[in-house]
Formats: sequence, C-alpha cells, structure tokens
Amino acid sequence: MARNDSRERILRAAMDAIAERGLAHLRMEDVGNRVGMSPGHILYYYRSKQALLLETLRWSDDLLHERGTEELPYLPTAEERLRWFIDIYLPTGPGQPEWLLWLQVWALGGEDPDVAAVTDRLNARWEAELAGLIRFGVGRGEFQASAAPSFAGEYLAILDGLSLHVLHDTPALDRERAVAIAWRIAAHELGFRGRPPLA
Amino acid sequence: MARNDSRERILRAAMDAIAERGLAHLRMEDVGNRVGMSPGHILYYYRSKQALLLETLRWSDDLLHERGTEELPYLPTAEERLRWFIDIYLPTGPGQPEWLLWLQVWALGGEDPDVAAVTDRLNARWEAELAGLIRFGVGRGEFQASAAPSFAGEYLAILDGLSLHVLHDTPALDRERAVAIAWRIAAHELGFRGRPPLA
Amino acid sequence: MARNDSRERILRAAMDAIAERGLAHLRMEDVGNRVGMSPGHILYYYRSKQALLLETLRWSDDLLHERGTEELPYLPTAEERLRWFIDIYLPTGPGQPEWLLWLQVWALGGEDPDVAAVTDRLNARWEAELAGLIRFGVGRGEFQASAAPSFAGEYLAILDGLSLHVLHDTPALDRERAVAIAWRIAAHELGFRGRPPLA
Amino acid sequence: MARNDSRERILRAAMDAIAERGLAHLRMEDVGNRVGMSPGHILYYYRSKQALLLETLRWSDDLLHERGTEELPYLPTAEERLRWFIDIYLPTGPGQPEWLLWLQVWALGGEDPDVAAVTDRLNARWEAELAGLIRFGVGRGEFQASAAPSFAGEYLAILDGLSLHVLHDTPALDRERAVAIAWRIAAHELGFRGRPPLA
DNA sequence: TATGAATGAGGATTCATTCAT
DNA sequence: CATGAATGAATCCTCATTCAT
Repeated sequence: MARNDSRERILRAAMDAIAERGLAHLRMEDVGNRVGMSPGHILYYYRSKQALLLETLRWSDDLLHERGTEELPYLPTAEERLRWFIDIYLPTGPGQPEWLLWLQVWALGGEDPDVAAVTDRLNARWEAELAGLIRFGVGRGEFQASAAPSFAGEYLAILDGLSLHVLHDTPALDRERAVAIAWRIAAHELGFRGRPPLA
Repeated sequence: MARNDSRERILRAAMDAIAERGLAHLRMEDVGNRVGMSPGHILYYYRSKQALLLETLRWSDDLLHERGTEELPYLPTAEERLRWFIDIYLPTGPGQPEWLLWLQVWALGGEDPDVAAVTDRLNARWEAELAGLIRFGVGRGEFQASAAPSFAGEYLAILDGLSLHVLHDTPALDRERAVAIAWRIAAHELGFRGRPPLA
Repeated sequence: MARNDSRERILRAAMDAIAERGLAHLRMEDVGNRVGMSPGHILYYYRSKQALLLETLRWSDDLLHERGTEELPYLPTAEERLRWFIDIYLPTGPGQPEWLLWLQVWALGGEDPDVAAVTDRLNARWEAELAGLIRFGVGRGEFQASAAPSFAGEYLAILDGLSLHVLHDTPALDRERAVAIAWRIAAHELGFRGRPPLA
Repeated sequence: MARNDSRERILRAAMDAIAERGLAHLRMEDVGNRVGMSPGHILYYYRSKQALLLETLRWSDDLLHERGTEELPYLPTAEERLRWFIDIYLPTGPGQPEWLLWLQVWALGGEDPDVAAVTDRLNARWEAELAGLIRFGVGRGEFQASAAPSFAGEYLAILDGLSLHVLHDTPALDRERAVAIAWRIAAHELGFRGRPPLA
C-alpha cells in the first residue's frame, strides 16, 4: 500500500512539475522536491526519467478517461452524453496540466516508439468512446442515420485544435467559445438541434 | 551579402535539424554540421541558441506566409483563394519541418514571453489573411453575408487540429482527408457549394 | 548454525557474482539476488562491501587450499604430490571463479594494506606447502639434493604466469599445455624423470 | 600539433593517475587535474572514459614496444637480443605504471570485446617479436635447432608470472631475481650457455 | 570570418549504507 | 532475521558559451 501510494504521489508531482516548468526543463529534482524525496529515490520507483514520464502520461489519461466515462452510461440521451464528452475532453483552461503534458509529449516524442505506443493508445481510447456514443445516438434516432462512426476521428481532431488554443490562452478562443464551436459543428454534422451547452 | 547569405543558410539548417532531431534534442553542433561551421561560429551570427531558435521560427513562417500569400491576390474567386489557403496551411505530410517547429515551439514555449510574442504574431497574421479572404468572399457574394470575419479564428483552430494529426501520421487522418474535412466545414459555415479540392 | 550457514552461502554467492560480473562491477544487489536476500541484509552479516570481499577471498582460498592439501600427505611419492599440487593450483579452465577473484584482487588491491595482508597470507601458505613438498622429495631422493626450497617461490611465479593465460583463454596455452609446461620445468629444475601428468 | 600534443599529455596523465589511484578508482577528474584541464574537456579529446583507457593502453604498449624493439636489430647476437628482450619486458620495479595498467585491464576487462581486442593485439606483438628472435638464434646456431618458435608463447607466460611478482613487490622475488630466473630457464630451454645478464 | 580549445554548470544515474518496522 | 524505503555522495557525460588566435 505504502509503495503504491508513493508511486502515485510521484506521478501527481511529476505532472504538476511539468505544468509548472515545462516538460523540456523538468528535472528529477523538481519531482523529488514536491514529494519530499531525493531525486535518486524517485529512480527507485521508476527506472528512468523517460519511464516516469511515460507512466505519468498513462496515469493522467487513465484518470481523466475513467472519471469522464464512468458517468457517461448514466446519462439518458446521446445529446447529454455528447455535451458531457466535450466538457471533459476540452481543457478546463489555459495551462491545464494533463493537456499540457499530452501536448508536449505529442510534440516532442514523435520519433520514440515507446512514446508513440502510449499516445496511440490514448487516442484510440477516446475515439472508441466517441464512436460508441455516436452509434448510441444514431440508434436512438437522435443523430441522423447517416452519421458515420468514422466521424469520431475527425471530430476529435477538431477538438484537439480547439484545445490547443484554449490551452495557449488565445484571447478570442477561450474555453467557452471552444465549447460553443464544438457543439455547433457536432449539431450540424450529426444533424440534431439541441440546446447548446452552458459552458 | 555574404553575411546575410550565411545567416539564412543557418536558419534553414536549424529548421532541418529540428525536423530531424526534435527541438528538445537540438544541439548547436547539429546546426553547425549542416552548414559546415563550427558550433561556436554559429554564435557569431546569432547571439544565443534561444535567439537562433526564435529567428528560425520567424523566418520560417515569413517564408511560408509570403510564398503562400503572394499568389493569393491573383486568384479571381474567393473559393479558389480558400482552396489555396487550406493547401498551404495544412502540412504537406507527416513531419513537415516548418509545422513541426511551430508545434514544438508552441508546446514548449508557453512560459517565455519572447516566444509567445513570436507565436502570437504568426497566428495574428494568418488570421488577418483569412479574415480578409472571407470579407472578399462575402463582398463578391460567394460566401453568405452572415459569415463573420471572426470565423477566421475558429477555422484556424480547426485547421490546427487537423494539422496536428496529419503531422503525427494518424492513419485515418492523412492530408487528403484533412483537406476534405476542412473544405466541407468551410462550405457549410460559409454557405457555398463549390467543387471540393483535388488534394 | 543457521547464521553460519547464511554467512557461507553469501560468500559463495559473492564469489560466483564476481566471476560473472567482475570484481569492479560487483554490486551488493548481485550478491543479494543469488541468496534471495535484500542487499541491505547482506550488510547485516558483513559490515561493508569491502569486508565481504576480503572475507570472500580468504574463505575461497581456505577452501581451495584445504581441499588440495588434505589429500597430499596420503600420496606416497614426491612426484605424485607435485603432480597433485600442479593440478589443484592451476585454474581448471578459463574463468574459474576462485582464480579470477584472486587475480582481480591482486591487480586492484595493490594499495590497500588490508588487501595486501590477505593476498600475502595466501601466497605464503602455498609457498610453504610447496617448499615442504620439495624438502620431502629431496629427503626421499626423488629430487636432486641441490633443489633449494627457495625454488618454491619462483616456481609459484611460473605457475601464476601459466595460470594467467589459462584463465584468459589464450588459445595456444590452455590448461593441458600449461600442465605439461609446468611439469617439464619442474622435472628439469628438480632433476627427476617421471611420467608427465595426464592432464 | 597542439592537439596531438594535448592528446598525448592526456594519455600520460591517465597512465600516471592509474598507477597512483588504481584503474578501478580512476576518475576523469584525476586525469584532468594532472594536465590542468577540466574533466569535461578530457572528453573533448576522448569520447568516453572507456575510450581513453583503451587508447592509453595501446599507446603505452606502443611506446614500450617501439622503444624496445628499435634497438633490437642492432644487437649482433641472439643472446644479446634475448637479454635485451627480458630487460624491457619485465617491469622495472614494483608499481611500474605500464605494467600495472596492463595487468588491471587484463584482470578487469575479460568480458568486453573491445578490451580483449587490444590486449590480444599486445600479446600477439610481443610473441611475434620473441618468435622472430628465436628463429634468429636458431639460424645463427646460438640456440639449439630443436628450439621451436612455439616456445615464445610459453616463455612469455613465464615472464608474465615473474612480472606479476616483481610488480607486487613479493619480497623474495624482485626484478633482479626475476631476470636471473628468466635467463636460466631460457638458457636451458634454448640450449645455450651465455653469461647471465647483470640485471 | 572562422576555428577549435577550454570551461563549467547541469543533470541523470548508480549504489553502498542506514534505519524504521 | 529480514525487508524495503530512503538517502546522498560520486561521477560520467552533454552542451552552450567564451575566447585567443
């Protein structure tokens, strides 16, 4: 227990440290300071810096994904589910640690196969979730019958683009507007007319 | 002249090096090797690594932007101009140096005000260009009258999202599909019905 | 008893680990792994790594020496005793743990007085044994009367040189040839004419 | 020139440092201190610690070998040549840096193929030299006709054993005695009767 | 302009050793 | 007896940057 506890505290510390210092400037010591451990001891729990980073990414997304999707089945309509999906997918605001981590890993780790494996897994999971949601909506007659599950991939790309700007604090494209845009596009592409989300 | 020549050769070398090794792993030596200079001598032309990087970013976008937009006024219709805009904005394929550089700077340089200044300038320029294009289309009656220039910002966000995936070589979202998606969204949002781009 | 048992298992493990990883790369963990103990617990039995190493060396040579020399008095002739001596002194083949340990300690531990004390003791013991053997042979008339016990020291040096090569797997100087050379030199220096050892 | 000069000064410093601190405890800083360079700068000349060590070994032996063998052809008789060979092969005394280095590399680097490649080369060269010397002696009628060049290998092993003890300062086996023993064995095995070397 | 020698800060990693449990 | 968490020293190596030539 104690061990798993420490391991998780380290992951959270790593994420915070990345959000604050940036992935490129992260030192093992930054992580250690936050959990009151020596940098050497972090390596006792995670073999290497790279291993820690990958684990952090995986853990962070697991957390986000679980937190988001465990609620989903309890929402009755596809529209509500979609609203919820957009809500948890888009960053809460500029500099959200989880998103920042994800973006930085994506931008930096293009070459490394280990890194690619993790990012691919994350993408695939979100896409599968969204594709299921669309099928659900089509099945219930909420979304137009022609809405293809393949739409999930391109819609996620759009969300990614919006996220990029929310994250970067583009003045004219804050979270609220991003949500509105996302919703409008979905409404048109999936052919429904629901009330837009409040935020 | 010779001096300016060297300076530009260095910028190109820097960009290529970043595309190959990644921004985070770039060494002055990588740049030096490509232009046949000692790493120390690069610093004769550019005060510091950071300065070189910023300059590279600026130069790279100037180049792209000029190359793209100098053609624009010669295209007669707004539709053709938009098609052209999408064409030059989206990455040519996975790993395009200019885009990679931009993305990495964006992901990494959130904190630094110098960096932010450059990225903001880039964004603003593309947005202004696109906004002008939309006004042109509305004026000519090609785009629906309600099309707001403010659409430029959100449309760029969408293009960024698509670019992210083209760049990352997401299997189901290559450049061709990205272009198609971008076109479809524009057609709907701007209310025109033109033939889709060929690639 | 259990305690002594553990202590000895650790010594053997240390020797094996050295043979496999080399003295310079030996970690407490390597030893611990072999006996199923935590590295920290090894230090419960032996104060420090250095102490363990010294103990290992001493134990290893005690073992070898006892095993070899307890048989010696039962052999009737000096020649047979010499043959036996050569047999147990030379390494059994490339990479024999005991010899490797000894050589490495010799090569590395020149400075340290603690180390020197142990290696000197080893040398002295073997030399005394051999000197006794020579006296025995001279007394029995097998070896020529002029054979000085001081020959023991130089003969051991020769055996060491041969051992070095057997240990190092010098192609043209394997154990078999080393034995033959050792025997030939002894025969000449001690002035006897016995049948050479079989291997 | 300056560069080669520095490179060689480093090699010498490395050898001295090894002789003083022992191969196992050698730090790049020890080498740096001796030549008045930062440890990092040593790595500018030699890629890695391992590379420096290997180079040092090679250089040290080249030096010794050249210095020894360039004189050889000017000596008229095989006996004189052999005397000379023994003289330069055996360590000058306890702790001779070159020999210490060689021994330590031999003892430690059994596994590594790079290391083995260098030690093998050294061995082969000395053996070839000695074999040539023997052929010369046989040709001149100084050494008995039956003296096989293959004797070179075993004789070197014997010299190695004697060297081990000279190096280690075994009280009863100093350089003088080692030379005498080496000479006596050679005289018998090669069948000549020359005056023994003076030391 | 151009080089290459030189530095020094910085950071990951390894590992013996300690100690509470 | 035994573990495993925790430390901290040690050290290699990388790299931007400076500077004499």
